[in-house]
Amino acid sequence: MNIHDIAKLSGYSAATVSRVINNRKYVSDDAKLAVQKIIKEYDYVPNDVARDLSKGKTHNIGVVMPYTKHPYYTGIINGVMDAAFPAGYRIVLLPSMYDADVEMNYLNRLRRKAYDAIIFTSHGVTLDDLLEYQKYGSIVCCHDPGNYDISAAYTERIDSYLKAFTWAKAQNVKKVAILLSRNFELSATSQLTRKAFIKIFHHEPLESLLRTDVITYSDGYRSAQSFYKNNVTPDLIFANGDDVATGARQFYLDHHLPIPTLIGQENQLSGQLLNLPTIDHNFHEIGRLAFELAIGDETKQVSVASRFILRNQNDHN
Amino acid sequence: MNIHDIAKLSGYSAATVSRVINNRKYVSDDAKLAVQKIIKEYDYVPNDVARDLSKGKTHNIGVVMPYTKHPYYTGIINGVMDAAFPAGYRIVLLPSMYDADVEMNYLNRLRRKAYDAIIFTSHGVTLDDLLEYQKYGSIVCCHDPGNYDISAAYTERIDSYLKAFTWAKAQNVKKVAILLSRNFELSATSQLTRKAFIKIFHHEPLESLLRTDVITYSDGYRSAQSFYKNNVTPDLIFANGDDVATGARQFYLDHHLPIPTLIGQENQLSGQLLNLPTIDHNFHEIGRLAFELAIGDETKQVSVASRFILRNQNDHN
DNA sequence: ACTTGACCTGGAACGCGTTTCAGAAATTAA
DNA sequence: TTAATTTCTGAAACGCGTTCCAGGTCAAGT
Repeated sequence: MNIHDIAKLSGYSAATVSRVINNRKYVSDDAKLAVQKIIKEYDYVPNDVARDLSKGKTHNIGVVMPYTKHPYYTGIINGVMDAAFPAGYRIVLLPSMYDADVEMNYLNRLRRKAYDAIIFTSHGVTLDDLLEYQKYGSIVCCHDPGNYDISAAYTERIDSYLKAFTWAKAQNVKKVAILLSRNFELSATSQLTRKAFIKIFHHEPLESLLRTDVITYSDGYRSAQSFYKNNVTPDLIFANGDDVATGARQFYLDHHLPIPTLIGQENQLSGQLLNLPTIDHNFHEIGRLAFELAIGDETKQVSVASRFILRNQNDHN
Repeated sequence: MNIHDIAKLSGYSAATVSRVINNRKYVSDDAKLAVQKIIKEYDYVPNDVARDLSKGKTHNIGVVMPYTKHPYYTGIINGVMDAAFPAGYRIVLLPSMYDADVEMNYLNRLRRKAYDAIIFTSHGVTLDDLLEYQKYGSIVCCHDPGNYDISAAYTERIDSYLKAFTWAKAQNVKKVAILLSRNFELSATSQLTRKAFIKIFHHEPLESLLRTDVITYSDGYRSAQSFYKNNVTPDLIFANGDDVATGARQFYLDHHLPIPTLIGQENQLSGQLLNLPTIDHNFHEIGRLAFELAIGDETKQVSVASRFILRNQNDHN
């Protein structure tokens, strides 16, 4: 049962049926009634895929996310979803594990018109790749693209990083551990953390106090464990998430060791519970903005400042 | 640039080009080479939407989720995603807020071939509706569908509920508060909680100790607050999530009141941190199974038992 | 030598809705 | 009463890839 069948049955043409369905002007009441009657009688619904094909638009937005459990990505996705839903767009989840081939495949799906736009919460492919594929559809990334002409919605982190390290320095900490998702070469965010650190502490982060590929509570725990095994005892752990910081804390607790000062990120529940200082990067808002850019047609960059939230980890309960 | 253009340029027909692209048999080496040359030269990629249209398949699975932040839904979605990704399927997020109209719209999109299948992590529409729409595509729900012939992947909860309440009773608690997402009429899961409660305590849950629409940490906090305002002091709070239990706990803590015994659910980080007894419903596995059912063609039900995890909330740190 | 079957290839139909364009009919304006 | 609009309507083309079927070639089997 397709639009042509309905046309035949109602005695009008497919064009007229289409007009009725999309209730457009230039249809007589007679025609409208007759067509609606047949549509109802045969319980006809138009085929979305065919519609997408002829309109050249799918109302699908792909969201590439390296990891599925990381609060960064899920936070952004919630923001995207909350904006996309009322606008009649749906979001398609595209896990990538930072695999450039997989991400390339998604970019090609953009070319193939499977999505109207793609939002990269983070990416393994290069900015040059993104630039190159921009001609096939709207592409938005979620970090500062520098001087690349690529749409981006991102968090302006430097101020809160500086604030956090400044506060840390005032606590008179010496040995600062830094836990990151990705290393300095791969991640602009990590690079930013490094820069802020250097600005405040006037030296490079110590290799021995650096850990990458840290994402979860367990990773935090393991990081602390590895510090312990290597006989390094940080007096501050700057973690990339409250859950991570909490995991590290747990290691020291379990082994009856003094707990270093902790700074988390993402303003997660664990941080609230333990009253850890944290940095809120406003991911929900970033998601919202990324969506707006995705459906808009200008290439532009928007940013939101993140916020250092000072709490005292010693007076939690 | 479409397949017909490539056909013309290569001197072969669209049919042959299609065969080359999908590398099927019955294409001469000459033809293959000539076509591939043109494809490369013009950097042609086929249009996915057109392909979907003619194949009648999108490789998209819709996942309906009432709330976007609830661990139940996100857990299932992660399971679906982890299974869908290697199988070449993508998942489309469909938020519903339990709105039957919205969900109906999604079901109609299934009819319209926008998705190959829909997984309802939970639903506001009736099982009769699902039954009715099954003829338009695979539909999977995530709770026990009773004697409805609908595919389902769900958690068998009754045993662990009984275990939890049995343990609770052994703690000699009298006033049991129950925090739920949805009320008994609306939710089969809530109903199950009620049944288990009655079986162990031999009476209906007390109205005054019942709260619904409780989902987050803050909701848990507010629930405890409302008990306090109404002068009811539960000695056990059976929450629908560890975060919720944690929220309730926080209220008592903040007001220097004795903390009731807590039982959480979902085995969340907060519960681990505070060493709360919890019930793990294996949502990840449910998601995986739901996906298998979604792409399979038989209608069947599979279940996984949930697990009561006993921990002692008093010896946390 | 003759049948059989595997191998190639392309025209045309199919999946299905939208849109353009041209022509006809009915109003309104002048 | 013309001229100029506006309203309807449908045929056909379009978006684009897939597949069926018919027709032809060529090597293997008897």
